[in-house]
This record gives sequence, structure tokens and C-alpha cells, in this order.
Amino acid sequence: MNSIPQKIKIKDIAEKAGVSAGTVDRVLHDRGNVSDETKRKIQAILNEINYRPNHYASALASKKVFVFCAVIPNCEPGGYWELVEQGLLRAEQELYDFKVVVKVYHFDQYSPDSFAEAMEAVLQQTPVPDAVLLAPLYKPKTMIYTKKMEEREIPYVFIDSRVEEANPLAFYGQDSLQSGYLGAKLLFSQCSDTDKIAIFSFFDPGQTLSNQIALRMDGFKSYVSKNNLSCKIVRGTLSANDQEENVSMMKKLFKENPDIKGAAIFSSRAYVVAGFLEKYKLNHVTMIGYDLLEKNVKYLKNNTISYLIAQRPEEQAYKGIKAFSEHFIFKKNVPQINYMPIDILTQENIKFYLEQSQ
Amino acid sequence: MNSIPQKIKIKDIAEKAGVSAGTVDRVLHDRGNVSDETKRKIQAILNEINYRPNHYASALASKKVFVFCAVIPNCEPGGYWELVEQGLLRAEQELYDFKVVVKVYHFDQYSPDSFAEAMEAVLQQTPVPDAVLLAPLYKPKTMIYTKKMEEREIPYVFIDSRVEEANPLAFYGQDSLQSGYLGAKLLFSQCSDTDKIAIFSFFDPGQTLSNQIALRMDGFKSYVSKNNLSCKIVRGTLSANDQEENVSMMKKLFKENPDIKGAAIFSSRAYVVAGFLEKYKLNHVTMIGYDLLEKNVKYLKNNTISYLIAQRPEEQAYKGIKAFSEHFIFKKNVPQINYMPIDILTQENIKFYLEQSQ
DNA sequence: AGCGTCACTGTGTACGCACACAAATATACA
DNA sequence: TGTATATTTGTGTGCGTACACAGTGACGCT
Repeated sequence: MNSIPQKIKIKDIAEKAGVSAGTVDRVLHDRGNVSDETKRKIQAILNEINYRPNHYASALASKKVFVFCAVIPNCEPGGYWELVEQGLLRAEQELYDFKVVVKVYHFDQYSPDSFAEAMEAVLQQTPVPDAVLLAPLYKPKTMIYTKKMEEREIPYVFIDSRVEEANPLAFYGQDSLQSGYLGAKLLFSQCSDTDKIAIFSFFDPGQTLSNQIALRMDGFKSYVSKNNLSCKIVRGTLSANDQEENVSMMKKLFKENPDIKGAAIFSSRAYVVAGFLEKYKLNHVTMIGYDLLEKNVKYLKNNTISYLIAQRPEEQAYKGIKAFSEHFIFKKNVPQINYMPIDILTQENIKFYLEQSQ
Repeated sequence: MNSIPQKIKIKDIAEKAGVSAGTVDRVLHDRGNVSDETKRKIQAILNEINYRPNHYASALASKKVFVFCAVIPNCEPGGYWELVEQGLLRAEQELYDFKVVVKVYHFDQYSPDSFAEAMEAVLQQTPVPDAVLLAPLYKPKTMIYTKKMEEREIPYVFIDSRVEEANPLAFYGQDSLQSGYLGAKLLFSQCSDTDKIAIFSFFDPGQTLSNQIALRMDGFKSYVSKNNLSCKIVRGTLSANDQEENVSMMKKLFKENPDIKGAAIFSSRAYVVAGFLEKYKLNHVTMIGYDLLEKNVKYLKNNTISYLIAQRPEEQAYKGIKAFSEHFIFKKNVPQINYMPIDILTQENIKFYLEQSQ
């Protein structure tokens, strides 16, 4: 009646080997104190049969508490990083019974020093974290701490972007170059090859921000050059906090360039530009943007933004934490480079992506 | 040191209530044999505190084996339903330690009777299935069996499409109408409003096939009429098995209508048409299709197909089975209607969706 | 021979829960 | 009042594993 194939447990192996469960356990966990002969015998049996440990029973018996730290930028309400944090929390909840705790550390995304401070705090906390998930916005600072973590044998996962020189347990994020390339393709599916295009970016004097946005821009440009488009590109620089200045800048830009037909912005704050386009009724301007934020969705729905390109931030964080549990609890190998799908969102399909936040 | 918030277990509740763990267990599972007074006392405590049962320990202690049956069309290699079956297997593997078995029953997707046979077999098997996942291609037959399952209190989940009159535990699938609508939008982003468009469909004399494909077509048409497009539409009917006939049909169609600029096909077998377009170098024809099959992807990559619209079949099946485990094992409520995102696939982003089959 | 040391191995308890069974208490009836 | 019978409650074992601890035997030493 029981249609489950009989599972093999430690006791079965012990009987087969003519030893006790304790000895098998010692071999399984490589805890020593087993004679070479016995060890070989047990390992031979393990190779023969298909022993699948019950990780749930194991977690139940083990007293080990796992502390995973996450280091991400401050979460503005409705902003990008809030979605990331939701993914962290979802993973924590799901792993609650495995005695997993996720501690989130925040830093100011415009200050490499505050990132360093957060990393210091993580590495100095007690208990020592078992693993660290981080968004490596600043390469030099990141390298300092990945090195430290490697010395201390603390596995770490990158989300959002990655530092190629480091050796994380895993990376979850978008191929930014390709997402910029796709952005161009979508924009030019609505514009003509010869149109004038405006590209907006935020003021960043110290080049502090990661290369994600830069890479998207590179991808965009590579589409233009690869397809020999003769479009003209004008640039607008936005301020992170002074919205009035932004409006006057855009007013000026569109006055001086009344022939602008398309607009692109590679950060998640497309709504800044879209709000302007809507207010000043520049309906003839086709716009693309990035990331599924409520404020962006609003403009997608009313057709100010034609396409949004998204990267599943919630899932990145969720999978990042899950990678640790796969590693520590389920003892599985985790693929190292995991590119998220580059989702294309339109008026027509956005609804179903919104529902998707699990 | 232990930073886990102290978890409440049955024993804690028992102590608080001044009873034994067995009694608390009886209340938790509503197994009777508890005096009203004791029951009230325990329930009061349960309302007060936040007791979260450890479902892993629970599964460990319970001897219950869950048998979930899945009823889906036969899986041709490389075909759509193979992806669905992969999702079923992934879910089964993940739930292995919970003593969950997934039994897959197949039927001929062109024969309602064979569907009925499969459903009969499911309902007559021993042990009686705890739940049934099905693709309700045929509404009348489906209704017969959903009624039977409701009588026997066997929960069931729909994937792929749904029957509105039934009352499944959950549904996972695409909003077909909307995916047809989006298909039109994407096609006309590449074609002009006045172009001639060819729509292909497979010969289906008995109208056996579910309304999914019909709904997509309706969605397509509603886009055309809503936007007052003056395109001309010609139709081609394909045969499921006679490829030679298909080629001659298409030759004739494109000869008689040399001004066809766009092509759409609403089943998963876009490759039949794409193969023709490629072979006869009809590069000027823009084509859209459905579903992420290897054979379709080939034509997306070489630009014969401009857009593929996908619906995550693997995930539908996976989530369908997971819905049962949520229901039975984790005692969670499952949202009933779950539309999958309508993914837009292009040459530029397809790579990352292929990696995703996890 | 007696002793300690060491390398190895077996045993027992606990994890949180389900469930069979034993025990205790309440109720009915002669 | 005593006995039989329900009803309610407590206890104990096992699920598969981890791990502390106890036990065994070989060996070398005085």
C-alpha cells in the first residue's frame, strides 16, 4: 500500500556494514575517529546504495543556528531595494524551522564608506555570520571585504551586480549589458532609426555607483552602433533630491530639442522623467525604463512609458539566501552565475507580474 | 548567543494550560475526546500566543503518505507537455521527504474519451489519490470528474486552462485572452496597421481542443478591433501529422497573397510555420508565436520569429503540486486563481529564460 | 600483572510532533 | 454502594538524525 520506495536510513547502512549508527554518522560527517578499514567499508556501501539523508530530520536534531547577514542599500518606501528586502524576509520565513536568521544591514547607496562600515559591523558581530549576501555596488571596497571573508571561510553571495575578480558562492542578477541592449531594441521598435533620443542619468560626481547603470548604457550604445543607427543622442543629468531643478533642466532640454522622439533612463527612477513627460503632455515621446516599481508602473499603465525592463529583485534576494540554505543545509552545489530573466513589461502584461510577488 | 526567538512548542502550550501534550494535540487536530472546558482553555492560549507548528517535525512523525495524481496529455519529446512533466517531477523530488508521491497519467490530447479513461483510472486507483492535478482540455468531460471529486472531497488543481464552473483548489495558467491581445500588439509593433496578416491554426474538426487557443485568437482580434486596425487577415489550416500537405498549403497561401507581412500562430507549434518561412526565405514576413520550445527558440534566434510569448509551463505544474503540499502539509490557504506572467521572449533575452528551467 | 592511554565504537537522549495505548475520572445503572 | 461503561486525560514510543558520552580492547609502560 505504501507506494513510497523504501528509504534508506543511517541505521540500514549501519546494519549492512555491521557497525553502529554512530559510526556511520562519523563517516558521513567526516568527524574522524574511525578506523580506515571501517571507513572504507561504509563508504563502499554508500557508493553502492543511494542514501539520501533526510535534511528535515537532520535540522531537527541539530542545534546549529544559522545566521546569514545581508548588506544592501537603505530601502526607501516604494523603491527598488524594498523589493530586495522583501525577498530576504520571504526566505527567512521559509527557513524559520531550520533555525535560520537573516540579519539585514543597510548602507547609504551614495557612500562607499557607509558600505564599508556595514561590512565591518557584519564581520565583527557575534555570533560570527555563517554567510553574507551583499550588493557589491563599490568594487574596491567590495574587494577588501570579499578577501576578508575568504580568509575566514565565510561564503558570500552577490546580488544585483557582481565583481568578476571575487569568488562568490553564487551571483543572482541581470546581465546589465544585455538589458541595455534590449532597451535599445525596444525603444527603436517604437522610434525610427534616425530619431533624436534623450538619455537621462543621475548626477554622480564621484563615480560611486556600480557599473550596472553604466553597463546598461554601454549595451544601449552597442545596439545603436551594431545596427548602424544614425540617431542623435542628447543627455540630461538629473539630481537625486532637487526635483525643481530636474523639471527646469528637462524643460530646457525639450525646448532646445523639440525633435526628441525617444527617452531612456537606466536607473530604476524612470518615474522622474515620465512624470515630466506626462505633466507637459509630451505624448509623442516614446520612453523606456527599468524596474518594476509602483511609481514606474503607473506611467506604464497610462502609456507614458512604453516598456519597462525588469530584473526580479525580490527573487534575487530570495534565491541568494536560499543558496546558503542549499549549501549548508541541503549540501547541494549551487550554480555560481545566475542571470535573472530580462522581463519585458508592457501595459498588456504588467498585471500578471504584479501578482507574482509570491 | 542563540538569536532565534524562542519557539513555542506543543509542550509549552500544554504547560501553560495545565494539561498534557496529548490533549493539546487533540485540540490542534480537532480529534475530539476533549472536554469543552479544556478545549476552550487551550484555544484561548492558542489565540493569545503565536504558535507555529514545525511542519518538518510533523511530517517526520506522521506516517501518512500523500499520493497526488496528475492527468496531462502525452508528452512528445521537445513538446509543450514535456515541460509540464518536468515541473511535476521537480515538485515530487522536493517533497520526497514529506512522503509525497506524484503519479502521472497521460491521455491523447485529441481524444476526450482518453481523457475520461485516465480520470477513471485515477479515481479507481488504490490508494485513493489525496489530490488530482489536471489540464482540463475538455470542458464537458472535465465537469463530470470535478463533480465526482467534489463528492469524494478530493481537492483538484487546474493547470493550463480552467473551467469556470468548477471549484478547484487552485488554477495556474495564463490569461489566454490577454496573451492573444499582447500577441497582436507585438506583431503590429513590427507591421503596419494596414498590412495583410496570416493566422495559422491546426485542423480540429470536433472542436475538441480547449478554448485556450480560441481565446488567444479572440484576444488577437479584440486588439485589432479595439485599435481600429484595417489589416486584412487570411487564414491557413495546418494538419497535425501531414507536413507535406502543410508545405503545399503554405506555398499556395503565400503565392496567392504575396503581400502578407505578418504571421501568427496560437498553438505552441510555431516552428511548423517558421520552418516554412525560413526555407522559402520569406524574410519580409514578421512572425509571432507561443511557448518556449526548443524548436521555436531556434527560429527566434535566427530572427524568423520576432517574438515568442511564453507561459512557464514547468512552473505551472510545479506550483500546482506545491499547492497540494501547502494545503495538506503546511495548512496554508492557496490563492485560487493564479495567472502566470505573460513572458515576452526575444532574441535578446531568450538566453536567460532558457537557464531558468529550475 | 596492573595501570593508564589511546583509538575506536556503541548507546542513549534529544529535536518537535503524531498517535496508540494506558490511566484516571466521570457517569450510568443495578 | 458497587460495578460496568463512557469520557477525558496522560504517557510512551517512534519518525531519522546529531552528538555527547560511555564502553571496549589494544598497546606500552612501570
